[in-house]
Amino acid sequence: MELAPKYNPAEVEDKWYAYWLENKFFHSEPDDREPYTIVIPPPNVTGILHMGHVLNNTLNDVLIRKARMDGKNACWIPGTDHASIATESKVVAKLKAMGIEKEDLTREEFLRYAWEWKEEHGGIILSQLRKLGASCDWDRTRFTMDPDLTRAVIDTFVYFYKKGWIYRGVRMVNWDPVGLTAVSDEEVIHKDTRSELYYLRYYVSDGCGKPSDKYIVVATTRPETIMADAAVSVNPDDERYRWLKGKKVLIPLVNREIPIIEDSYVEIGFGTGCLKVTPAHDASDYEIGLRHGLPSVDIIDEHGRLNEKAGILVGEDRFEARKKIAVMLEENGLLEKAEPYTSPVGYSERTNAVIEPKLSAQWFLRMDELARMALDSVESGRTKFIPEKYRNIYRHWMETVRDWCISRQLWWGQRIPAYYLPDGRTVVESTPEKALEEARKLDPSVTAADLRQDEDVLDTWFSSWLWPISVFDPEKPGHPEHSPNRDLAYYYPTSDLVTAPDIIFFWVARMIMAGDEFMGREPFGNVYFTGIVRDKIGRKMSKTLGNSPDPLDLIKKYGADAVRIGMLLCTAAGNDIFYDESQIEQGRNFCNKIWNAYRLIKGWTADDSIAPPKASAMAVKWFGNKLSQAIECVEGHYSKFRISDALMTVYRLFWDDFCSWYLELVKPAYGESIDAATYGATLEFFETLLKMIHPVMPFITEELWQNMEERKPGETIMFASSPKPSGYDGKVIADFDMAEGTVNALRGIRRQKNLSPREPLDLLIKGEFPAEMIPVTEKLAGIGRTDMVQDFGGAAGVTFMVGTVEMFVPLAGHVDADEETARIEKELAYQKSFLEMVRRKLSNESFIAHAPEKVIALERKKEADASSKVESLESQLNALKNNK
RNA sequence: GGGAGCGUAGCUCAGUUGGUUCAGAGCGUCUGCCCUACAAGCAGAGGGUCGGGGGUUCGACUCCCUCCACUCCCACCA
Repeated sequence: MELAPKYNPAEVEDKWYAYWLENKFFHSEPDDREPYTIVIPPPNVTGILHMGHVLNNTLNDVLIRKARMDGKNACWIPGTDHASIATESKVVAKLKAMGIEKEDLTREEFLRYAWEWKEEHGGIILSQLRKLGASCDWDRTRFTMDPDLTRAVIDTFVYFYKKGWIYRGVRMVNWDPVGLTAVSDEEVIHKDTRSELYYLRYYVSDGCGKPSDKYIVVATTRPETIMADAAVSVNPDDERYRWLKGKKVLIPLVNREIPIIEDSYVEIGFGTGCLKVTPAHDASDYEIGLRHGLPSVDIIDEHGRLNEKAGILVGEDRFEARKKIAVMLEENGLLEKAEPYTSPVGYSERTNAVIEPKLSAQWFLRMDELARMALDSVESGRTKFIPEKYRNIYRHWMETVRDWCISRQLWWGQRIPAYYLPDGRTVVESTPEKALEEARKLDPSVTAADLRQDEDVLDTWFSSWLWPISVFDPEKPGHPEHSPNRDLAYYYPTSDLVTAPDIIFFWVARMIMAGDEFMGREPFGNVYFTGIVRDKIGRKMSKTLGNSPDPLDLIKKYGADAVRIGMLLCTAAGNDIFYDESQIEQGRNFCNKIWNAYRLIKGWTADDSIAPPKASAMAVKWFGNKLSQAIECVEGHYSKFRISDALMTVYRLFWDDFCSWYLELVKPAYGESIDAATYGATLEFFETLLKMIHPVMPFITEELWQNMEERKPGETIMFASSPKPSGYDGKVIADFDMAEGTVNALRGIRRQKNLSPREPLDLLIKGEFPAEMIPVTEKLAGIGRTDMVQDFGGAAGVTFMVGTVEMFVPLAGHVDADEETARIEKELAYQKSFLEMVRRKLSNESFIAHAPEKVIALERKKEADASSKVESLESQLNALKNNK
C-alpha cells in the first residue's frame, strides 16, 4: 500500500476506534493482575464537550493507556451526572419555549418531561469522548440517577439520619431566586460588585411613635430592606451614640418604631457606626437578631420580589425596589447621600443570580466528624495531591467547613426519604413501606395516605460523593457492614483521580469523606489537579465570550491525536493552560513527522547479503542506549505525573535523535538497499517509539503498528507492553555527543566557506577522539578521510575544537588568514578570561578549605581544559602567522 | 480582611538536598535552503544582569529578610 505524503487522521480514527470497541479492548473484569482504576469526573448528562473536558479526559486516557501497557488491569469507568439545578433549569426553559409552565405540571408530569429530555440529549458528551479516543469501559457506563445508584443515595441519607448526623432545621441559607432553591455555601461565588452605599436618616422617636427633630444616619447597600428592619445597632463602646441608649428610632418612609441596640459586631469606624439590623435578609443580622431576641420580618419572596409584608413597593423586584425606594427617600428628605461603593456580593454558581440570604427549613449534614477524618487522610499522605499546594487549601476548608445544606427545592434528583406524620413527626426510611411501618409504631392509626413525603430533592453532590463506591457496588453506600462485591473489592480504592481544582470541595473532599465512612479508606491514591483552560490572552473560556473552540471541529481539522498532544504540551499540573491553536498545529506536525519517518523506513528494501556499514552499526548501538536512557527518563516523569515533560522527552527523542540523527545515519544511498541487520534494528526501534507514543497519540500509533507487519486478528498496540529501560552506557552517549559536535562544527565550516555538502573534506584530529565514531562523522559531515595525528603540519586550513579535542580541516585556497586570526583571537580572549576566573577561585583559600573535593576537582579540570585550549589557540595563531 | 502560590528568553515552562563550561527546552522571530521521508520540512542565528534591593556563604536562579507585580482560595464590615 502506498502511503500518502501527509497523515490523514480522518481516514484512520473511526476505523481503529470501532476496532477497539468490537474487540472490547476497553473492557475490564477483575482478575489476578494488579488493578488500575479511574472513575471519570462525571460530566453533566446534558452537557457538551468543551476544552476543559478535552484536557481532563486526555490526561485520564493517557494514564489509563499507560497503565494498560504496563500490564495492569486498567479500568476507566465512564458516566454522567444528573446535575440537578443545571438540568432542571434547562428542562424548565425548554418547556417554557413549548408554552408550558413548570407550575402547571405535577411532579410526575415534570419528571416525565425531564427523563424524555435526558434520553434525548443525555450522553451526547460520552459519544464525543469517543472521538477523542477515550478508552473508557463503556459497558460500565453509569448515571447518577440509575435506579441502583439512586438507591445508594437514599440509603446513605437514611444511614446518616439514623446516625444523627443529618438534621432538619430552619436556618439562614443561600437562596437562589432564579433556580428557586437553596444552595450550599460552596455554590456561592463572591464577586466584588459595584453598587451604592446609601446614607439614610432614621429619626429618633419622640416616644409616641412620632419623629423628633433628632436623627441618626445609617449606611446601607440595601435600602429596599428597611421595611424588614428590626433594630438599629451601635457599638457599645461608641461614645458618639451613648445618648441613644434605650431610645427608639423610626424606619424611614414607613415610620415603624424599632429599638436601638448595642452589639460589638458593629464596627465603630465603618460607615456612620450605625447598622440597620435586618434579621430576615442578612446572615450576620440574623445572628444579631438571635442574640437580642429581635423579630424576623421576611419581606422578600422566593423570586426576590417584595411581598405584602413590605407594605410598600409590593411585587417589585429587589433591584427595582432599590432604585425606587432611593428616589422615595430622596423626595422625603430621608436620604443624606449616596456614594459609589464596591463590596463583595454572593452569586449563584449555577444561575449567576444574586444570592438572597433567606430563612428556611432545610436539611443539613453534620460535617465535623467527616471533615476530621477526611483531613487526616490528606494530612497523613494516604491521599496525595498533585501539586501539593492544594493541601493547604484543602486543610483550610476542612477546618472551617460548616454543615452541608443538602436539600434542594427541585424535582430533578433524588427525593428526600423523609415522611411526615399528620402530627408533624418525621420518619426517615428508604421506602414508603418501611416509613409507614415506622410511622405506625409512633401512631398506629396512620395510613399510607396520611404520610407526606418531603418535597425536596438532594444536592447533586450528595450522589456524586458516592461515585467511586457506587459505580462498583451500589449496595455499599449506607451499609458499611455490607461486604463489598467482587468489583468493589477488586477496583477500590481507585488509583488516580484527575480533576479540576474548582471542585476540590464540592467533590474531591466529599468523596474522601464517603470513602472513609463506608469503606474505611480513601477512594483514590493520587489526585491530579489540572488547570483551567484559558484563551491566549488569559480569559476563561466561555460561551458568552465565544472564545471557546468546539473540540469536535478541532478534531475534524487536525485529528484527535493532534488535539490531545496539543493540549498536553503545556500543562504542568495545577497550572492554568493558555490554549492556542498553534499548539494543536504542532501536534499535527508531529503526527506528520511520525508518518513520514515511517514512510522512509517502509520505502527501504532490506538485503541480507550486505554487511552493516560501520556507521550504521554505530548508530544502532548508540540509539539503543539513547532509547533506554529516554525510557528511564519518561518513566520518571510519569511517576511524578509530569505528563508534559514525559511527552516532550518522547517528542525530542523521536524528532531529534531518531529522525535527525539515527535515520540520517542508517539511510542507504539513493537507490541502494539497506542491510538486513540495520533494517531489523530500525523497525524494532520504531516499534518501541510507537509504544512510547501510544498513550498520548493512540490513533496514529495503532495505524502504523498495524501497518508494520501483518498482525493477527485481535492484536493491538494497546496491549503491547510498555518499553522498559534496560540500562545504558553513558560513554557511548557521550561519545556520540562528541561526534554530533564534530558534525555540527564541520557543517558550520562548510556553510561559512560556502562549500558544497558533496565535496569531501579531510579531517585531522589531535587528541582523544573515540575512533568508533569516525564512520559517523564521515557519513554525516561528508568526510573523505580522517587521520589521527600528533601535529597538523603547516598546511592552510581551519582549526577548531570540539570539547578539548583539536581538529583541523585542510582547506588550501579557502582560508582568509585575517578572518581566521580574528576568530581565534576572539575565542582566545574568552578562554583566557575564563581561565583567569577559575584560577582566582582556586587560589581562594576559603574555597579550598570549604568546598567539597568533588567541586574542587571539577574546578581543576576546568583549569586544565581551559589552559590546554589557550595553548592550542595560541599555537594556531602562530601557525597562521608562519603561513603568511 | 485572612491564607496560599508565583515572578527565569517575545510566549508557555524546566532547572530535583546551594557547586558540572548552567543560565536551558518547546514554540515564535530572523537568515539560508523545494538536497526524492517530511516546506506540516531541513540547516543555522539572535534573544534573559533568573522581578527590585539587602543578607547568609568560599560559592545563590536555588536559602533568609524586605519591597514591587500578578494569580488563586477563603471571608457576614453594613
